[in-house]
Amino acid sequence: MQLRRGDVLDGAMAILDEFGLADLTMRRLATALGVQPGALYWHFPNKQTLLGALADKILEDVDAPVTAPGWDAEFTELAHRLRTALLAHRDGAELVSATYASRMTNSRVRESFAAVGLRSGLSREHAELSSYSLLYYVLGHTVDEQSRAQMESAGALTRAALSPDAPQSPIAAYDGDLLDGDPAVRFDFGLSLFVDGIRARLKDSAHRP
Amino acid sequence: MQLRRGDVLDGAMAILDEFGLADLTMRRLATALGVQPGALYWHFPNKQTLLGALADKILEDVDAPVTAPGWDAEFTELAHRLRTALLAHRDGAELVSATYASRMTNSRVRESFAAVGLRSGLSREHAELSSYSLLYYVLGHTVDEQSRAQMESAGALTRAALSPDAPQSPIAAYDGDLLDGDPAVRFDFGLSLFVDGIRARLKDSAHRP
DNA sequence: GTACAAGTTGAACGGTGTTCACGTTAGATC
DNA sequence: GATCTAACGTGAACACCGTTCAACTTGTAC
Repeated sequence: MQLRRGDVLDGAMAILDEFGLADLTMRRLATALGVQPGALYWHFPNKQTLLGALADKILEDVDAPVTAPGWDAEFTELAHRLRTALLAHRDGAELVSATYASRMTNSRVRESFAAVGLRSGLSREHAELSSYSLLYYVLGHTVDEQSRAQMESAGALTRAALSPDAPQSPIAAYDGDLLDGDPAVRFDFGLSLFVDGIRARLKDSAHRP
Repeated sequence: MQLRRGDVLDGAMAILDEFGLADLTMRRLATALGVQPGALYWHFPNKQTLLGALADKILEDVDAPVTAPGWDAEFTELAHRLRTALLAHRDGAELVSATYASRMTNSRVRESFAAVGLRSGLSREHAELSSYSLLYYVLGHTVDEQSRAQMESAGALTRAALSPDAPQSPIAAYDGDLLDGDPAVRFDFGLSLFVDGIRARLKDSAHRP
């Protein structure tokens, strides 16, 4: 029984979800697929490309047409969809962020942001620039949020296993209770900052055309 | 002649600047210092910690007291200082970003952002949340900017060495001329989006107190 | 000049991504 | 249904990586 490209991708996603990005090695993937490591290199030229394809799979549904009414709601819907997609897989945000940095993705999510900016009335250049800003924010926030959540749950497990009544989590102690709130609410705050910034820019160019 | 912690850091910075983060390995650093790899582990418990110290060194001067008049100018000055510090070393943005994600830095730059937010009139919670948003933006933008710049110069070198009159850079061809402008201007646009967003929030809470 | 701490060595351990000549398997063609 | 060709896998190696540790040397203080 031979492998197809899709099987390799499915196996990689399974390892990612169960063990995380650090444990997603070519050897481990090969073993899980019942194959030698070298076999993977027939389907993908290198690991980076494989991770790129994996990132694209994570971002698959983000590009669907946006339905919310009004450009600000469109931005919000798109940003939420992106965040949700990243959080749906262990280390998803980190993987996509790294992949985006190395330009190994085919996702058009940034272009979708730019399209919304264009519809809002921004100039082409400002729409493009805004899309980058928004993307940086969403990726940065979600990488941070996800790594904190995973630290937390790992810490909780370790604490439960080693000493049932250990002191507070070092993260919580260090950062105060600032990070206790709903991460989605925290996300929305930063998002509204950028949306309000865009709104200000639109008003500005309307008053001085 | 024995090493001190500072010598190791200086050697690491030299390798970073000349060969980049990917080539900054413990073996290479040891060789450059005329020492065996194991010797480094007397000064630093592991590589991650060393990179954290390196990141802190890059961010050394960013925390200096801010002199610009007005909270918006304070944000701008601080953001510019951060970007400049990151760009001052090869792969500086990537290093700091990764270090920040793994919480291995002692820099207080995010707290400085939060302090400006507080001075602007934001609530404690909003000031903190804003500081994260701004940090995500600056890091994301600068990582992207720096990696593009380094790709460009590497591409230019390769092009010059291999074929003197090859076609245009694939990046430029792909992204249009959108990325041709001054990166600092592009940076300022996203920054102004953020600052305007804060301004809107301040007006809003002033009207409805 | 001795004692103790600071710093280094040399060699190994268990990994990593990647390559490649050579074998095998599957699907279309005659 | 035999044959051929392209797709696919093997096995073993290459050149690295971060990290550990007992043994040894070096520097400093008394």
